[in-house]
Amino acid sequence: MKKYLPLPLSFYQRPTEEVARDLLGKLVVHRVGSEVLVGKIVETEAYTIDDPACHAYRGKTIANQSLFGPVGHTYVYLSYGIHYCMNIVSRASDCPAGGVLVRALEPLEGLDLMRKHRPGVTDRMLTNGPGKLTQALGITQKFDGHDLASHDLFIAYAPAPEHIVTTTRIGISKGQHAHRRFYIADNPYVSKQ
DNA sequence: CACCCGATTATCT
DNA sequence: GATAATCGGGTGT
Repeated sequence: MKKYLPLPLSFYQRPTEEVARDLLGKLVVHRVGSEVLVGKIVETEAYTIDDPACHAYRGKTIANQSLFGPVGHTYVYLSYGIHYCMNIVSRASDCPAGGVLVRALEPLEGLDLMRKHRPGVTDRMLTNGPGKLTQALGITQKFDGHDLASHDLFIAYAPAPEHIVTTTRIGISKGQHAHRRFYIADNPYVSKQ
C-alpha cells in the first residue's frame, strides 16, 4: 500500500476559493476495513456565506452547521433525497462559513470496491459527479462533520496539476455569475466540460 | 402539520 | 433535452 501524507490544517485555513483551486490534484483517501479507496480531485466548487448559492447563506441551521464548524472537517449533505455530496470546510479566519464541494474524482486505488459500490456503470462513470463519488467511496451522511485529520478519511498531498480551468458553477439557481468552479483541463473524469 | 424545494442522477425520447 | 425518483430540512399556518 502506498503511503499517503495528510494535508496540514493550515491548508484549509485560507480563502475558500483559493483552497478549492489548490485541492485539484490532491487525493481523497478512505480506508474501508482492509481496503483503501483513493481518488484524485479533478473538479471542485467554492461556496462561502456571502454567496446566495451557499447553503450557509441564510444562516446557521442544524443541517448546515458543519459549514460553520472547524476547517479541515467535512460537510456532507443529502441532495434531492437520493445522493450525498461532500464538502471540505475551508475558509479564511474572518469568514464565518464556507467550504469546497468535491465534484469529481479520478479513481486511483480500490477500483474493485468502487465498482461494487456502483454496480453496472463503466469506470469512467464511477466518480465523475458529486453524488457518484460519494457512492463509489462509501461516504454517507454519517461522515458529516468528520475530521479530515483522522486515520480513515482524509485528504492527502499530491502535486498540483499544470492546467486548471475556471468556470461558473453547475446546478445552482442563484449566484450563477460567479466563477467558482475549478477543474483539471482535459481530465476525462470531470463531470462536464 | 402541510407545503416546497434542491450544490443530482439515471433513463427515457 | 426532459423528467421521475425521493426525502430531510426550512418555513409558515
